[in-house]
Amino acid sequence: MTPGPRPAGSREPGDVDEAVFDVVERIPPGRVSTYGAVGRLVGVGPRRVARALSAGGAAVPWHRVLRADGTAAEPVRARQLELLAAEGVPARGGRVDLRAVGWPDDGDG
DNA sequence: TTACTGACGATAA
DNA sequence: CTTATCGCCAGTA
Repeated sequence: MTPGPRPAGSREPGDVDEAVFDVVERIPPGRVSTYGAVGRLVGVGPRRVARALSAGGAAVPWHRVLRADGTAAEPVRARQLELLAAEGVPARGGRVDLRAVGWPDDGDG
């Protein structure tokens, strides 16, 4: 598949975006995740997840990805809270309770 | 090459 | 609660 030699275990930039989109599509409706959580599942940093969504997030439920404290990113804050409310995710003061609808479950109890 | 920026995260004060 | 700093990764000038 790959036309040229490259270090084993590494991925091409495009593949990283695909991996991010794949995880985001796995987030069930009515639930939310975080850039950090998605990044850990994919194996990249949270900033790389944000970069991927900013580039091609339109094809995935990007609105289910919030910041670590349950708040939405500035450039999409209003739009994101609107979409979340439409699928039954409550927000309080522009903040979502990750302990209630966070995904994957932390197993906290 | 260095410097700046960004849909982030954690910690300190 | 807010503000500031550092670490992180990638893109752009």
